[in-house]
Amino acid sequence: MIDITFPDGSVRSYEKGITPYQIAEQISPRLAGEVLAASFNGKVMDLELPLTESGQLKLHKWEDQEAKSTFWHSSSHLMAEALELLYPGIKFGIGPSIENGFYYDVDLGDRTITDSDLKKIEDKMIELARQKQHFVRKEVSKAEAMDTYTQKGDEYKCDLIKDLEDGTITFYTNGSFTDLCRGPHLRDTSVIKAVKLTSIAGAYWRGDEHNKMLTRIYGITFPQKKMLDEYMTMMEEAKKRDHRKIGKELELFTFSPRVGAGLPLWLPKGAALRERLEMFLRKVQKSYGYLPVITPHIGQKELYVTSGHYAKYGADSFRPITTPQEGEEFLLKPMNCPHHCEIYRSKPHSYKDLPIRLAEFGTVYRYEQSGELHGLTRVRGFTQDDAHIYCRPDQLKEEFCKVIDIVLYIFKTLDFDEYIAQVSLRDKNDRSKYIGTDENWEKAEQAIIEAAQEKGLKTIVEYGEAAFYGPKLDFMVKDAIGRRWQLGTIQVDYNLPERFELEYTGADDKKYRPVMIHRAPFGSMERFVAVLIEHTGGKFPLWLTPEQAVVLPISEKYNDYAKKVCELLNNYDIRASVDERNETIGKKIRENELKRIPFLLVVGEKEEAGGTVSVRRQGEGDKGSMTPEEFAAKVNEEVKNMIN
RNA sequence: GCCGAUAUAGCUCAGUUGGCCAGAGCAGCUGAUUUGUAAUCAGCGGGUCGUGGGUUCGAAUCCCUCUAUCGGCUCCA
Repeated sequence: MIDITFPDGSVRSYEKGITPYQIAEQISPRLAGEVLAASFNGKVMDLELPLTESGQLKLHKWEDQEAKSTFWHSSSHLMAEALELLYPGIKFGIGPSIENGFYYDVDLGDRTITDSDLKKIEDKMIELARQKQHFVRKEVSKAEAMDTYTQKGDEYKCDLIKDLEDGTITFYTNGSFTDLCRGPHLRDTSVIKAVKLTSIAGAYWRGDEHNKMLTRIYGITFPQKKMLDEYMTMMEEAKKRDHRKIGKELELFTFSPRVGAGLPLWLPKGAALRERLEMFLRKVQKSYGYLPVITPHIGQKELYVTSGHYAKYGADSFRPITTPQEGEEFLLKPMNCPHHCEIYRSKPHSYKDLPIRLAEFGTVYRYEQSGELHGLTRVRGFTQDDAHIYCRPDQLKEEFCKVIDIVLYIFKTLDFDEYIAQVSLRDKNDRSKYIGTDENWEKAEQAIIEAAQEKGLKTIVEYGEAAFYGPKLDFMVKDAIGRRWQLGTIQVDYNLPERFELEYTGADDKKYRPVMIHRAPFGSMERFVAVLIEHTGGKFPLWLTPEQAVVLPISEKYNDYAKKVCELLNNYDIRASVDERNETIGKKIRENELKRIPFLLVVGEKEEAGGTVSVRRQGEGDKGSMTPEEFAAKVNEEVKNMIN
């Protein structure tokens, strides 16, 4: 007998060799019908694998992420089976579950498939799912596994098997399809009721651009048709929040092919929004002792040779600008740090001066490959809310923590509550990508880990994500459809101070090297605004929005009164305008509601006579009337509460 | 850069298998109306059908080039 502990703490004894599915059946037939996967001692497993020892068991229904990932992983096998039947002879790469659904990478040989083929594949999947195919697990030796796929002529699977350890290899078979797979899987395919293949894309084998590009087919499945419909509706709703769409609608920014791809043009309203964000951060930074500086948009090539950026990125950057006579070479500034280092060098520093915090909203230009450009989130010209802190080693942790405070304050003020703090460290194996000594790297990595701990940040660690000169703490936020973007970043750097030979004089009159922190709480103004748009759906917080109120005269007869009200509001620092157009009040309301202006102030005969405005809040309707002064006080009070 | 797709008026979109001057709604302009909480009515103007080639008696429609955009991959100082 074995003792099984359930999540509620209860313990029951079962025959050794019982499966999680049998346990579910014993608890209730209903549970057995709904259970999709199980975790034993924290590890997800097949429902029909015998339990041979005592331990903790959790049975997963659809609501659990473990159930979903098992469901989707099995769905990818189902799709693979459909593909193999429809396109005999194709080869398979990998087919995992992902955050929302699954994909499978396949080598179609000479064939291509297009969106119009997806329906056919979906239909085949449904047909196969209905056959209630069991997922059968089989342990195989490495030689046997290799043999199977050598015979099949699938070099991708052979490539995978090569790296596996003998004795740990399993195959799973559903219907006519057998796959090299660690599992776990569903019991059978019958629970897969709704299938949607969402897109076709290219993906390099093993994520290496030197390898062959395979065809990746993305899909998502559900245990109920209704869930798929809900998912599709949700995705469509999310697409309405796309910053590119809202940016156009609200006239925030635009692109011109004549100016160039990836070079955003900020329209007046977008510029107003961005400027307010900038003012907000400037104020915060001032209180933290930052010193604003300004540096030019180009710098001599030598500057970047010194920093190491030229060796690392020179070949993949915009080409140098040369002078006509002397043949000097300049680069468009791709980052601000070298310039700031030269500012630090412009005079000698005492240990008493540190930390020195140089801040600049610095516009930089980077050559991004054409396929990588994406709205405002990935552009070729952008402005970093950059700053570099030069401090003594003993000040490092405190300074780092203060930067975390700034980032968290900003996220809190803007209601970004679902961020991921990612500690980005060096690649564990390949160290050739980085400059500097191991000793300095270890110090820097340690500083970040400690500071994050001290601030109680919940972090995830990613290896290979560090900058080439140092590790980072990155703050990632999702966009409307769940893509993750890096916004804030804080980096510890022992290397550039060395390369630029930065120094300060210590109390003992000896020369020491400062440590440098690179940081940008927004990341870039462009990307931050993009994510802000997607989070708010264009309904910006009152303190930030370009237009806070618009006065709507009932007819042209009341335009003069409306202008008087508007002027008064402007005097109270409220960003208001008058909709003077000769349109019906209904139309003016509709259009200004769609522009997401927080307050609409209707004025007509009544209001003019009583010296009031009739207040309507965006999305909430009529709020009654008050004097413009009362309204102004209310707005200003609300704004004050938001940014303090 | 790579894989796949898309590109028609300022915006959102129609345009059957290639066939007369390329359409609609919104926006714009003009006029009427002077409006009470999500679209007042009428008239008018506006398009090298992304670019450059080609096939054809004839191309928005078929083929190729390039550019931009979209979904991914790779990259992201």
